[in-house]
Amino acid sequence: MKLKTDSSTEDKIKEAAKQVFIAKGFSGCTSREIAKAAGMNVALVNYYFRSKSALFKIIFEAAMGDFLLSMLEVFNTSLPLEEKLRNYLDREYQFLTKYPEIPSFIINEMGRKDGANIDNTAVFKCIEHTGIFEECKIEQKAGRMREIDITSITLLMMSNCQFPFMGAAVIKQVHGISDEQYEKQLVQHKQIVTEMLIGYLFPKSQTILQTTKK
Amino acid sequence: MKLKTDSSTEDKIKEAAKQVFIAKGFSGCTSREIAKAAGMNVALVNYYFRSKSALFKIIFEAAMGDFLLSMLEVFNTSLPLEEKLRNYLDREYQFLTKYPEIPSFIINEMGRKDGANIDNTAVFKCIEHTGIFEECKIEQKAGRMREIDITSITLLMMSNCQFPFMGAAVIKQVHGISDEQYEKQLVQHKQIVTEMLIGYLFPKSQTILQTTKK
DNA sequence: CCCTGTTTTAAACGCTTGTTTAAAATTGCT
DNA sequence: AGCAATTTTAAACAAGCGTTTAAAACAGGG
Repeated sequence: MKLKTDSSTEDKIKEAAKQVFIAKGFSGCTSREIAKAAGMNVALVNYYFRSKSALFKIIFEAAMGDFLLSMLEVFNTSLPLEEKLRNYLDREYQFLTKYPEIPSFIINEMGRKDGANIDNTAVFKCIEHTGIFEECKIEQKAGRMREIDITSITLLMMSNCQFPFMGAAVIKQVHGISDEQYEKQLVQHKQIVTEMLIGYLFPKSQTILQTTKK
Repeated sequence: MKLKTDSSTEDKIKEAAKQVFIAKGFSGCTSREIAKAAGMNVALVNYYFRSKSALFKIIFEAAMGDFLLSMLEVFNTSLPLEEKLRNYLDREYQFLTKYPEIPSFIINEMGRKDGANIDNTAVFKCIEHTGIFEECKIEQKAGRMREIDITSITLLMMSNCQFPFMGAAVIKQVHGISDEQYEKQLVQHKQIVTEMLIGYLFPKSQTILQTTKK
């Protein structure tokens, strides 16, 4: 009896599934397509992973993990908040340059309306667990950060990181630019976003805080 | 012979198809599902629209049209640029509150990797045709607008409008808030986004322009 | 009231889907 | 080498897919 096989087969399937699922979504691809991408039989996919759904769950949760990892690493440092956010923006653009399809993948599959939804409440708990939200509130009370809702801070950060990658195809068509041009554009855009967000969230000097709080 | 029928059948199918396609995507639903949603036979769907793909094309292009309409209406006015952008943000949040799934729908289906892609170059040409991009360049040359790339301006506007709707499910889970709470959040967020973007793009007083231009 | 064209239906088409089966190939061990 | 467990294969399964067919139901004008 073999206890620990080469495992390259199982891994090859996982690797292929990751590529195919992320590129086309759960309902946009077939089991046979994944098998072919891994260079093997359909039955093997179900031999190692019980079903298409079971395999998908593994891939999806791994993607979520990857996505959260860099975020958590930044938030768990002991730098001042402004530096943390700067680092977050930097790391996020780095990550998304490498895996530009992951946000679309996560958002689409989370919003899938076919009853086969995966529960992620536990996954997101660990963001709150870093204490980043509390840190924001402290800085806000101290008058060093603009007093806007924490949810809006999250929205500002995520919008300006993720959309440029999710909506790449649209933007490229609107402005008629090539893939290479857009890649350069994103490098520039990261700087703009950082400058704008940090400037807005941490207004130096006499700027009025509490602008939108009632 | 009947020249102009009630037409309610054709319209009912289109209405049902719109709902189903936008909610689940092209590959996420079936012809029979659309037929059932419209309360009729599968064959009828293909009697009025030749195929699932043909029906999809109609729905997709209508969604694109709806999406662009409010944008064009704003851009074709003769208000000063800053007012135009304020109006754009307002109208866009209004539109997206009503049809929150359209951006995801457009972005996903545009990026679909199965060779059945719809060409939209013509559609996007009409944005450029409003002269909004030229107007930005004029304002930049006159020193009234921050000198950043036009593509980045588009990115900033679209990111902060569309992501809050596309990523709603994620944000709600991260902060554990309800649908109603999030709806209120979005009203507040629109104000924040407007203030931040206008403040950044049209820096009053002594602020240094040309910050990221080399 | 039948006749012509249109709209709707039920049933079938061939094909692909996810999944299972059972036999073949491979492996590790003694 | 021989045996038992594991891995891989080809083939089949029912179910569902998009699409087509042919007949039924319906409409209005003579």
